[in-house]
Amino acid sequence: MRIATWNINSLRLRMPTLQNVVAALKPDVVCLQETKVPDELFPVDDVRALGFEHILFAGMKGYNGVAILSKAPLTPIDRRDWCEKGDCRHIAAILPSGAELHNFYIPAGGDIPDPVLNDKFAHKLRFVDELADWFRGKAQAERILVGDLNIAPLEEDVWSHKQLLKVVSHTPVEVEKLIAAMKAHDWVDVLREFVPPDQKLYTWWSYRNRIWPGNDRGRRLDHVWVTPSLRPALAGATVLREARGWDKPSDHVPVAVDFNF
DNA sequence: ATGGTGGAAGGTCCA
Repeated sequence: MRIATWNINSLRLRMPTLQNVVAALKPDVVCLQETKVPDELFPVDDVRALGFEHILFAGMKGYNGVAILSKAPLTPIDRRDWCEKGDCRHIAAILPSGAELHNFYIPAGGDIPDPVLNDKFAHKLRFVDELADWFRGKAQAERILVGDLNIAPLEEDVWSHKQLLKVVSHTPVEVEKLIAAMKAHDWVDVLREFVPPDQKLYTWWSYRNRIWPGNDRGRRLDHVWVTPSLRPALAGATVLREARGWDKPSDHVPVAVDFNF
């Protein structure tokens, strides 16, 4: 089974690109973030035409929004209202294998890396703390967590560790919280199981950098985590880097992970 | 040090 995750930055605008992503990766499940479409306008028929009969979505007008597209049936489970904002940043399901799949869109956090001066950064930190607490309280099970976590935890997850230490996405406070959230449920960082931590690995390149991939100033903001019992089932990981160079790209590229089930 | 681009809107806000 291949599970892909992608911050699509508008599902309706990028439906043709989604078709190309599906053709390139042939995923069984696609988790999307930033669908930017209210539920009543979700393009169910277009998604079914791509081969995904089973669709879960939680969207709102203008911002945020998450969805799970699947070829096989999904059993919806406990969505929750993170930070009491009702803002469509999480959706979850049980896969046919029995594994739980959680799709997250963590707040980007604004520009100023200070929770006192910047409410958006405070929200981001609170969200990551809540994520840690929620899974810490759960019994171990076969679980997969994917999504745009908007944090690049390792030095080689950014183009310049030193230059990004004060840039939201790579500041010590959010990195520490993300690592604490991983430890709270023994999450395994799947991409780093396949690409060693001393090698650069990015999934996002800013729209504000016109010369992609010239200077390759990327960050690894998109992640796939699994609980330890799923580690033996891991069969591979792919970052579809080329998608950043396609026509009308998202600023994030799709990431796919293969499982032996 | 600054501003750079893109999306949803049809103001600006968000990233």
